[in-house]
Amino acid sequence: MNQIESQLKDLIIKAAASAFAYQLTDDEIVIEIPKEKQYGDYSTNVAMRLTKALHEKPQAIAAKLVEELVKYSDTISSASIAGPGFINFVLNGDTLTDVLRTILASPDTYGQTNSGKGLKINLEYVSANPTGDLHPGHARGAAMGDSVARLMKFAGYDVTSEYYVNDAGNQINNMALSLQARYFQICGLEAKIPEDGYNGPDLIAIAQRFYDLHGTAYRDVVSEESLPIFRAYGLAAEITKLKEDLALFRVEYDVWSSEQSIYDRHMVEKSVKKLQELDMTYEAEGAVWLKTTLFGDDKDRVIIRSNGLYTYLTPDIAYHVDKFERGFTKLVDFLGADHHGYINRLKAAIQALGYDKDALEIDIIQMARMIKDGEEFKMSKRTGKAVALKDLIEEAGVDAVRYYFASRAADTHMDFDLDMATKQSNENPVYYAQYAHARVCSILKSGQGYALASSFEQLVHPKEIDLLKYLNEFPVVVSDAAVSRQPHKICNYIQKLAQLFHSFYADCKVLDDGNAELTAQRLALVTAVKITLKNALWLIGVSAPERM
RNA sequence: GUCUACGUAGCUCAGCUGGAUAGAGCAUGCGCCUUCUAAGCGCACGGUCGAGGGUUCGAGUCCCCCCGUGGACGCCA
Repeated sequence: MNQIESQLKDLIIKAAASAFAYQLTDDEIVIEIPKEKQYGDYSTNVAMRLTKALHEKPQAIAAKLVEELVKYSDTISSASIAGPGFINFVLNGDTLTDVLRTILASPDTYGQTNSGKGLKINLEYVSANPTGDLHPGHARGAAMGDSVARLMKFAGYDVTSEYYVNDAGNQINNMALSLQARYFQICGLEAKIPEDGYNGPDLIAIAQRFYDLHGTAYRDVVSEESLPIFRAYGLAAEITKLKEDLALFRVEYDVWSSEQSIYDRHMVEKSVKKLQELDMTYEAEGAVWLKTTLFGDDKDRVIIRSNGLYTYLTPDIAYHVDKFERGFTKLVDFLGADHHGYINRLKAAIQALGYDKDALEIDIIQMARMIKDGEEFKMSKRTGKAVALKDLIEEAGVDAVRYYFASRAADTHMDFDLDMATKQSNENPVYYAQYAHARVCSILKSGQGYALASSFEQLVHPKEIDLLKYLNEFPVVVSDAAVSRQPHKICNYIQKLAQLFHSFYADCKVLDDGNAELTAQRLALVTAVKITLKNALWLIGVSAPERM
């Protein structure tokens, strides 16, 4: 909630109380900036929303509210009725410029709110298997997840970001076998990558490092005996590489969780046992099934196969229990759309264990189709046919890639044109926003001799008013983006703020030798723009360059 | 076939719990640098919001049904 909106809401609540003896709440009032400037600085549709409760026509309600509202002339310079019953406000200058004092007083925290109320949240994203390089398809999840983590921290949540490493399943054996085969090949032996193995170039590099370390020491050892060595070595190498690539992408996790450690701590047996005690399981066809249909799943799911092994679901259930036991009140998972069918069974399992249905929220991130030479480029870790995230970053730059992925809502099917991305063209709007920041920096550098103003009565140009209003919006946008976990709202904000600044720049000269006071006031304004842009860019992991 | 998302300008996408004449970038066309960065500004062009019904003061937004696209439908992970 920004200062202006909460002020206006308070006034509307008071006005409704004295005009109708009706007690409004904050949630019932929507304040917005009208698209058309002729409708004033801010507007509300509250009169229309009250028609049912008050049994009067919206215009009549609006008229009575306005009668009350105009009394608060220290905030509102005018209030009027328009169209079907909107109330439009024009504000006093002071009301608008207060935001500059706020921003300049604590630059690093502008935009922070307490919307999250310290709620302890766990946010899991990417969690790709440690069996190959991250590719651009993972980049969307990484960009989304990291941005949402930053957003939630900014909005007052106590959020922990987490990567679940599947280091215990079948796929790790296949990775180890593939690595071993690569090693044998380097040793000059005939060796084939197993059918379910991994053909990626990363394993060749890891095998080479292994060879450099051990030479032919494992060349003549029986495969079964050396496999655990390759397994451990490969796993460590893959995980290190994951961390490095993500760090390169400016993605840092608070916690890396290991599936193996879930097993080692007997979390899996405990969870299964508890499910059995709660009578949530049954045996059939030699397997143990979980009654997920009790909680809306299409069919019951196997948790212990007839060969005695667990399915993927089982340790994952235990892992989520582990998260709850670490004290999180809410778990959020970001999954790719290809895991969509997994949502119901996992949520069902959580409920079977007695947790609240809403304690686990799973957001689906639609897949990004990779386009190369105008055609879809199918990628697969198994065949090794893929572009590594690392290569993409090197060619296109972290800023462009992160902005691109952050700027689209998670539920849109998007195309990622590899050719365009690597061209580093101006088609990516990130440069527009960064340029605005660089321009402000340039002004500030040239205007070093001036002090910033502390009163702002001369900021009355329409372009200045637009900027002031929009600066006021930032905390609302952050809060909204955090609660809805939609970082693209920050991108929209950045784009608009940059546009307002560029437009202001064209019309208003900041450094004016003939008017020191106006210069000082405008310097304060552009400093506030710089701070806000920088904070907004930080939220989506994009740098704010001083010059371009 | 079933489930689940999506379909908005030539292209990529916004559109805040239903609100005023549906927006932006790119592309296209025309203007603007002796003045703080032209990676910029201004103007123009561009739409049956996939089709059809319904709900109400009001629907791109909610409901139903078609059409199209992606994804998922394992005792794989």
